[in-house]
Formats: sequence, C-alpha cells, structure tokens
Amino acid sequence: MTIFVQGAPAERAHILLEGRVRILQTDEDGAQVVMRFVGRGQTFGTMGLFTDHLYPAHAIAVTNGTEISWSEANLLDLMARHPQIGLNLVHVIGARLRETEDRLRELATQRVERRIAHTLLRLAAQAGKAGHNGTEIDFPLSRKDLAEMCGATLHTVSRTLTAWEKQGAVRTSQQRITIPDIAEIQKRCEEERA
Amino acid sequence: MTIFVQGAPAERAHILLEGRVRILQTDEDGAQVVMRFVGRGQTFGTMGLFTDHLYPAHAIAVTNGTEISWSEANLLDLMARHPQIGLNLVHVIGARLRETEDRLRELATQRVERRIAHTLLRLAAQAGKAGHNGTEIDFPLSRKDLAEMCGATLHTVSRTLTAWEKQGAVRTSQQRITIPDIAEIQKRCEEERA
DNA sequence: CGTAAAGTTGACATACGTCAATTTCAGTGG
DNA sequence: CCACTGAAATTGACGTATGTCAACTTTACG
Repeated sequence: MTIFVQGAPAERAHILLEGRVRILQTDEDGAQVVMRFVGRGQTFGTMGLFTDHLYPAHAIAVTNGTEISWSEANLLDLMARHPQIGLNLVHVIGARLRETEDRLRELATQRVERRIAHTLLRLAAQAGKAGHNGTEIDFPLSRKDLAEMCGATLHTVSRTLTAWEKQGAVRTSQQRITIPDIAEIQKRCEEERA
Repeated sequence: MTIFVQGAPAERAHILLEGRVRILQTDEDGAQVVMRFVGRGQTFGTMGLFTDHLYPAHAIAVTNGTEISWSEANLLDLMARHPQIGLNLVHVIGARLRETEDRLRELATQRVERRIAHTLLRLAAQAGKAGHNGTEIDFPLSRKDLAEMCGATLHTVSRTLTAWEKQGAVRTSQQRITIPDIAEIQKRCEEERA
C-alpha cells in the first residue's frame, strides 16, 4: 500500500500506469496534509531527485495499480541526451507549482466552504468520471481526505457536505462523491461572502 | 516601480541583478498574497513562459534595482543547446515548489504566531544581513507585507510583533525588522500549542 | 453478526478577524 | 526648522467562523 515514506532517500522517479496514489505530508507534530492524488500517466516522487534526495512526502496507493520507476542516473542521462525531456519536466513541475500557489492563496484568503468547493472542482477536473447523473470522483475519498486537502477538519467537511447534499449540490455514499451539476459547485467558489 | 502585472502576456524571463522585487498575486475579490521577495541573482516571471504565457502575479520593485530579461525564443534556444540549463531550471523551480508546499502545510495546520515566526525565519535566511546586534531583514517590510505572506491580517501581525518586541525577540522600526537571536524565533516555530 | 472504520451531529470554546479610533513617523514645502 | 500630510502602525472592543470534545449512528466486511 505504501510506495515510499516521507524522509526516505529518494533514488527513483516514478510513473503511475494504473490506479491512484495519495501524496501526503506529515508535520513534526503529526498533522497531515494531502498534497495531491496522482492519476495514471503522472509522475510522482521525482522532486526529491532534484533537491535534497529525500522524498518530501508519503506516497500511498488508494486503489490497486501499477507503476514503473527509473533510477536517478537513468533519468539524468536521458535528460542530457534529450533536452526536450527537461523542458517537459519544467512544464509538469510548473503546473504543479501553479496549482500549489492557487491553493496557498485560497487557504490564505478564503473561508472553508469556498475552499471545499474549489477542492471538489479540482478533483472533478482531475479524477471526474462523467456519468448519467453527474460527475463522479473515480476513487474512494473520505471526509478526512477532503479535509486534509483544504485545511479543514473532517467535522466541518462533513457538516458542509450534508448541507450541500440537502440542497442537491452533491450526492455521497461512503467514500464516494458525485457532483450532479458542476456549475452549482462553481457558484459556491465565487460567493463574495457567505 | 511595477515591472509586470498579473495577467499580462508573459514574453520574457527576468533576472534581478540588484534590488528587491515583491511578487504578489491578487484574488478575484481583491485579496492579496505575497508569494515571495526576489533577491539579486534570482529569476522571476519565468513560470508564465512554461504554462499559459500569462504572468501569474504582479512584480513590484521595493528597492531600486536593475534587471535583465530574455525573450522566450532566446531561452528555449539556449535550453535546447545546453541541457544543463533545463536541469538548473528544474532545480530552481523544484526548490520553489518545496517552499510553497511548506507554506501550504503551515497555513493548513498551524496557528498565526507560528506562521509569522516561520515567515520571519525564511526572510532572515533569504534576506538577512548579519549585524552587530542581530540579523536584519535588508529591505523595507511593512506589517501588511508580512501579513500577506502568512495569511493573517496586519492587525494580528502588529499585535504579535509588539508582544515579541516586549520580550526582546525582535526589534522594529518603520518597515525594518531585526532579529537579535534567530534561535529565539525558532523556538516559536516549534511550540506544540498555544 | 460483530467489530472497526467512516460519518454525523450537538454543545461549547476560542483564535482571529472586523471595525474603529488614535498615534507615530517620514517626507514635503513654505 | 516647523507645520502639514498621508502612510504605517498601534490598540481596544466585539463578533463569529471554525475548531474541539464527545456521543452516537451507519456502513463495510470478514
């Protein structure tokens, strides 16, 4: 289940071929933050190779899957011979940086409800499976996961989601979330002030 | 004073030769977040070139300075011919991503006081000028700046700093902050609770 | 069908923001 | 050199969003 743990020597770059992997960081005093969910075709664990050679987070498979990995030497060699690879990497990391900055801004300036809404939108975009009655997040996602993604407690997330469910903005069963109408959630991201 | 504004087409990559530049993002509803202060020798405004070709933030000089910039074509050409440049870029962006993730984690899990302490530590590391009676942040930094760096209001920052000043942990005059003893601030980053 | 994990819900506490009034300071012009 | 101005900073009173604590219910699964 655990692919690598935070703080371990980072020797390989990974690519996920199938499944979902949760990347989460742990604080000195145990608080957890989910950085992202890796989907198929995405790299993970590569950042360590370019900084202090330690994995900066835990990687935990949330659904069965397959991954391949390269040794660092391999990757560097590849990059030296194909400049395009370096450029691609810059693209990928750049996108990640952008997303992280977005989340930082949200956390610094917005209230929980809006942050939860944003988080759902991002998840829907990255892992949404369009279905008959809405967009379903295609992997098990607990209230706790969601809370740790947007800097809230699972209690607040639970209260918020039940409220939204009553209003028909989401449908949930254990670890499953479906969004009948994305626009409805989008509205909750734009609300000036509750 | 303004070098580029958020949302403008990003056509050039910049390097700061001298001075300080504040990088800040503005929210749809006007809230501001300071992403970082650029020091001499650091690049800025490069991320736009690798994503949507729009500057993701404002760049505002806070002290007089000089900068040089490259056109995108120039940079790409350079990267194609010298793979090492791409690798360096990955290093730099990687470090930025790490720092942003750190701040995200702080914002999601820690109280203001600790965040302010962390912010000061980072500033001291990046812009600290060692002096006779401590480390001084070498550029003008208002309470508002500090607040926008750590997701607080300037009021809270002001109250906190006056408290710390009474305890001798910092010394301040207008827009100037000196830290007599870094270790003292470090302690405030580690406090378990309260 | 029993146990553990996930989720819900209520009562209560509080850290921090909001609002508002003053004070201090740096720079400018007479 | 002093008075004036606007920006920065301080400080108090007060409100509230959201965390904390705790009890309970539901669901999944062996």
